Amino acid sequence: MTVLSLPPLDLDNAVGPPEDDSPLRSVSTAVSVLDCFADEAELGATRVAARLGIAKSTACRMLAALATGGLLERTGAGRYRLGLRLFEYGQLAVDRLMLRDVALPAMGELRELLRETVQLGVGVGTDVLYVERAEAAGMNVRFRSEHRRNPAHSSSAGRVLAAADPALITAILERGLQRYTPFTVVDPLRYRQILAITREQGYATSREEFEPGWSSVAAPITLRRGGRPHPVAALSVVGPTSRVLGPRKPAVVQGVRRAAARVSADLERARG
Amino acid sequence: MTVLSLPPLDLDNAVGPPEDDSPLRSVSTAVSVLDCFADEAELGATRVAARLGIAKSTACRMLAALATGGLLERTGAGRYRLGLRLFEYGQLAVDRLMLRDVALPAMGELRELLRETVQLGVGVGTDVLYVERAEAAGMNVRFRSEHRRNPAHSSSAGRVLAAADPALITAILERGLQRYTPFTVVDPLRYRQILAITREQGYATSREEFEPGWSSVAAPITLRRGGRPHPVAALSVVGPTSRVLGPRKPAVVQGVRRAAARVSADLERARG
DNA sequence: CCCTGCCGTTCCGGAGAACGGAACAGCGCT
DNA sequence: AGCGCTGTTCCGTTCTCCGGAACGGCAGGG
Repeated sequence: MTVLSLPPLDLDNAVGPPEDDSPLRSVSTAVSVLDCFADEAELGATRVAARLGIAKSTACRMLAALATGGLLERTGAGRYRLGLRLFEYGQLAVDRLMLRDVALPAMGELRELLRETVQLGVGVGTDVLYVERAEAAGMNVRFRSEHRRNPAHSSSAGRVLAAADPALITAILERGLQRYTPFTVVDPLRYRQILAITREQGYATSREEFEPGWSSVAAPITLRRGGRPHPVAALSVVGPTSRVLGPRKPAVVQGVRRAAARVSADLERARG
Repeated sequence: MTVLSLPPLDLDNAVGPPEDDSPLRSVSTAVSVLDCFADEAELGATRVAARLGIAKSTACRMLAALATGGLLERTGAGRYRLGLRLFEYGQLAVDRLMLRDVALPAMGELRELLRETVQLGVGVGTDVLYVERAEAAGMNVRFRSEHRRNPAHSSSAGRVLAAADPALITAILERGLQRYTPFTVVDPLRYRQILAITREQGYATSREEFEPGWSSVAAPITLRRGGRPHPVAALSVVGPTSRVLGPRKPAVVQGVRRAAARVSADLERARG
């Protein structure tokens, strides 16, 4: 059972016009309508229509249909928001990854060992989506939904995933290495270099490349597929730079690698 | 902003034929296709077509369209499963409820106080969906996705939600009081009686009515809407019957009520 | 080895549905 | 009251989507 997913979807967060090349146009536009709600919590028919370049009446029908399906909910007068049925489906989706259950104990122990936040990330397109997180004490307030997804090029988790996946590398480079901080690696050559080092070392780091002051260390969770191990997810430790890349760096690296190796072994044992 | 949702969708878990009465037929069938994946983790076109009573080709197109939209993922050869994009949307949906953030601290404290599992449930149709859960120590293995949703009539959380909502009561009774254990209340008169007591007391209990050996106590989280407080969610404590309905029952009841009242106040203060 | 089920996918024509535009209705504001 | 803004409904035309059948792979068994 494969765990890594590479749908050929364009992750333009600038919600584009309804995708055209696929069959089932109304279904495609329905998904585009859902996409509109990624940016804004509540929307009406007019705004949706304007964003997608469709008629207002069409948008209204779409919203109504999605609402009767439970994917959206009405909030009073003609405004809609994402429905709780999506929560249900989403939980089913990650539960069935069975990756989360296997990784949870190791994540808890790693958090106790290092006293830092531990994340479990999987690849979604050219992004990393964190499906589980064990927060360090006192971090309850940090990390909200806006930290649930990262561009792969600027995170350590994204690097261990990309290191063994040439197709993903080209996709990331095509998308462009956007700069988030002064430390973000934006030079393709340097990026490839870093991936080579990642391959060699078996782990990756990111030093304040996505958010100033915050760094991370990641190791791949692998699954034997057709002979050789293939990374399907990443375990990463994130915290203030001085705490994860300072004097404790060797301990952090060793801890992450061991935990990831353990999860890999458990996953291998439990795979169906 | 309303939090309780009452979409008129039929929650027949026997996935019915594609719903007909709504506009946008293909969108409706697409949602029905998603529903198929609530029961089974992986499906192919043939099974989906058989379940929904549609042509195989139609099912194939639906699956392909949903996959390009990211709501489904392909797993190898023509089989599909729920996609991680659903997880993302689902997280957004509950994050925006802002109920969860407000309730989380109180849930943690209540768990420490009682050393039992604390749940935050909202109404979805005639079911209760638990959007957050603070597990008692040593309970990590219990509660999986199959415990994320309960019929409202047999749970304490469902009772505090229904007690103040006549429309919900009739919907629950129309759906029928299904028996799960020898203790499940299945008599409509007795059920109404219990709801009356719930209204009077301000909390509800369920004694092994859904799963033998497990009972729960719930109190409503309310929000002032148009003058009088209206329950929008429920806080419940669940555990072995002897621990939550035995000698400690007064402490449990008091703890749940206080925590729910605190969440209500916080929600009132933070409501937009 | 070839054949035969089975599955997913593609092709095609007709029928029906969805689209867009315009008109209607409710609401807040000036 | 008038106006501008919403969301919703109605209608005719067009184009999309549906179902059936044919195609291509794959596996198992004769």
